[in-house]
Amino acid sequence: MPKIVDKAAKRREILEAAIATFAQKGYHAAKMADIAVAAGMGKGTLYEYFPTKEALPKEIFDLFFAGLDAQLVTLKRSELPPIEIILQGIQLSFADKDEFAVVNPLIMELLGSKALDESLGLSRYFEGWLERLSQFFADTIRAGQEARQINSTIHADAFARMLVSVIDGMGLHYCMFQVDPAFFQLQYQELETMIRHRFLAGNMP
Amino acid sequence: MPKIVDKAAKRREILEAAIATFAQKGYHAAKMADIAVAAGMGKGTLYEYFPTKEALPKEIFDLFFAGLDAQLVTLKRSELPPIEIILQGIQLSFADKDEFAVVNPLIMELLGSKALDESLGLSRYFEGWLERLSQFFADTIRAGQEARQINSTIHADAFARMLVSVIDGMGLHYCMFQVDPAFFQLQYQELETMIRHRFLAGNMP
Amino acid sequence: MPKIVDKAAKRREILEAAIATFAQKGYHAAKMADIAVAAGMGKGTLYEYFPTKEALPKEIFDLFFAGLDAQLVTLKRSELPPIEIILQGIQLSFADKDEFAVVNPLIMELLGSKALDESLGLSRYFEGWLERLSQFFADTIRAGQEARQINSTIHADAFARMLVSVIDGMGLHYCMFQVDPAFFQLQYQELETMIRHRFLAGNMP
Amino acid sequence: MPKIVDKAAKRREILEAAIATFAQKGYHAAKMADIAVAAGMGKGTLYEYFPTKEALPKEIFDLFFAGLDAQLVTLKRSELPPIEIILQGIQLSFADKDEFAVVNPLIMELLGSKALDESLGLSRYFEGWLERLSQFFADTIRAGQEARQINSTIHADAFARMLVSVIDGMGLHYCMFQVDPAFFQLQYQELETMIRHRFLAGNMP
DNA sequence: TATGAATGAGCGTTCATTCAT
DNA sequence: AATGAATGAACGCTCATTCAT
Repeated sequence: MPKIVDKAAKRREILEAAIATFAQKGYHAAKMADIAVAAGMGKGTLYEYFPTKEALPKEIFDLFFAGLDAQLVTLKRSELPPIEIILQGIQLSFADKDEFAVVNPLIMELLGSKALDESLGLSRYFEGWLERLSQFFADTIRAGQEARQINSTIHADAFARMLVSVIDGMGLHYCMFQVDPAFFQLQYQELETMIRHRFLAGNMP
Repeated sequence: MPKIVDKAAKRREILEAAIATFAQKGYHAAKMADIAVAAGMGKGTLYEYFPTKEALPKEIFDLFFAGLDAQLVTLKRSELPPIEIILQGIQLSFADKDEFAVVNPLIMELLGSKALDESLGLSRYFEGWLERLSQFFADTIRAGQEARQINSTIHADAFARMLVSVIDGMGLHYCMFQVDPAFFQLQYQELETMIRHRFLAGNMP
Repeated sequence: MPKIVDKAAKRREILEAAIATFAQKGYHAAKMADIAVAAGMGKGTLYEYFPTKEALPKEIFDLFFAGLDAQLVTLKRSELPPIEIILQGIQLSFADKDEFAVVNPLIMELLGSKALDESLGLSRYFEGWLERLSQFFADTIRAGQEARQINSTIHADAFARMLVSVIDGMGLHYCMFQVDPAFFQLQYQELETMIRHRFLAGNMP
Repeated sequence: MPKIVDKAAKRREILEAAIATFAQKGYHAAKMADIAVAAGMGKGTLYEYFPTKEALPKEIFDLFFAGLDAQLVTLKRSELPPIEIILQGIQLSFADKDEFAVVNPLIMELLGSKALDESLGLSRYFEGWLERLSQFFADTIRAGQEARQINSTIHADAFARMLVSVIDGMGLHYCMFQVDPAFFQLQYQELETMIRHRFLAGNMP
């Protein structure tokens, strides 16, 4: 009988090695040989589990965006007031900064490389996610406006989309440049305060 | 008698070809041959003006960040009230979205590629710029606070750094995903309104 | 207690799988994994019975040429007149066209691949067989000439060798290109008639 | 100004190196590096002239079959009596045995390798040629029969197709096994005599 | 000065073979 | 005995860079 192997576990090992290697060198500079070394296996073994180098980021993104979507679902079930839901949504985005810090530069590198973006369908992937998140924020804002908890002069769709860009920008800066976590916390506080002011403004005549 | 050539003009031509090609295909997928074709010259000629492929983005960034710094200087000379200076600073960042739209994905791709980031010193470059911009915003905020035009509970440094991330996030999204310019304008309006609210909040008792 | 296995049967199974796979894809394109699947066993098992991939065609040829030689022996025992012996020899070559159709392209592919030809000794193998067949034909012709049943102006050795090439050419074309069996039968008739004419020419003054 | 190169000449050089290398080692065993060495250039240069390894045999076959077709055209223009035309056609096939000796094993190897056969369209190529040659022989035979120079009991199409197989078989054997040219000449004589007998048989009652 | 033909180090990928189970 | 997971040598191909003209 042949060696018995937990194929799923091995996939995960390889994926982790790939993530680590991509994080360290970036996608283009990471050679399959590097990943194999990082995974503690022979080059050939990688190809038993993934058909090409491109399949690695593809799978990483699958998992990553699935995780984001799962969080969104959790959030949707929340019973909090609209303002708090939105703020929690933002915080959630910053919560797993570590994972984010690894995946995000990878996304950036591959989004920049048009050919890879295309072949991985990364843009559509990403845009889909942004769309869903925007939609969720916009719906929540509208709900808040109807409940007279959020300033009704706010353009829900535009504000929501702006918020998504804002979150992404901050997340990106956090993980691409070494921002001190404490300082980042301060930045978040300023963002939160600003948003609260805007949501409540005019509600207190 | 040697042919008389406007070296500087040729450098610019090459650089523009490089920018166009990088914009279209990304850095890694763009071959030197592609750039030569775009520039309407032979491959060898490129090497008369730039020693390596890497030298092209290096120079592109030199020009780009020099331009940003120049704008910053202009802004600094402005006699407007602090709030308006900041809003103008933001608007300025979005003004040349076209140039931005080309350079930014390039920056992202190369920041992701650690090896290139390193060898181009891109991170330090970028961080320097972010630092200067943050500093400028922070200084302006403090000036506004001293002049009692900006809410004094704002943490100037944190808010400024947050603002920089926000600007970058919005610019990035604008140029990486096809955002309708009119819709982007709405987003900007929401951002501006939110900032104004925050700056003025508590100043109008 | 070790499992009792019919080693010889298993060898045959593998060989048949190999033949089928080689026939379908050719030697170079056939992977050991394909053969294992065709044989309904694991890749490793193949190596219990055959030391290398090369050993498979080697054995196939062993069996094939042994079969041919056996037929030659049968033919030699025949008591028919020389002309009929030769014609039977030709027909025999075309009889098991199915086996032929599988083995022949394989032979061709490997003869073309000099390295494999060398290491399998295929050429010598083949030449040996051609030699024996030619010899047999030549001897039969000479016998016919002595018996005044075959035109004595025929150069027995040259004619015999020519005949062997002719048989091979027709067999090859039959199995490499889709020749309609009925049309092939017509071709054979023409060949037979031509040979008879030649053998008898001048014997009927 | 760049190096001035006779591109067509270089293509020919490469092709000749490829032919020589394929002849020596066969297609599969011949590495691009080997061909480069044989051509006295770097590996990369090969790819300036041919996009893939497969393109090499493709071009070799293009030239080879174009040559055969040209010979056929020449033959068609001939004013000789039908029998002589056919015999000349056969001789012509054997004339450039040297080129044949190189190309034929290559054809055999690639025809055997189903995948390559497919992607080179070799079979259709080959079958087309066989078809044209058969057709030509058949037409000539029919013309001979009408002119009462060729035995009218011959089935022109079947005989012609048989002849093509015969020619190919002899050519193949000549170049795959070291046949002494003088002995081959004798074989040809036997073939010619046999054909003449058949063509004339019954015409001389 | 300008060129593009030439180059070869380097990478992704394949697959015959091995060997732990 | 049987297996198939693991392996790495080997190969086709790319493309930044060089240099003869």
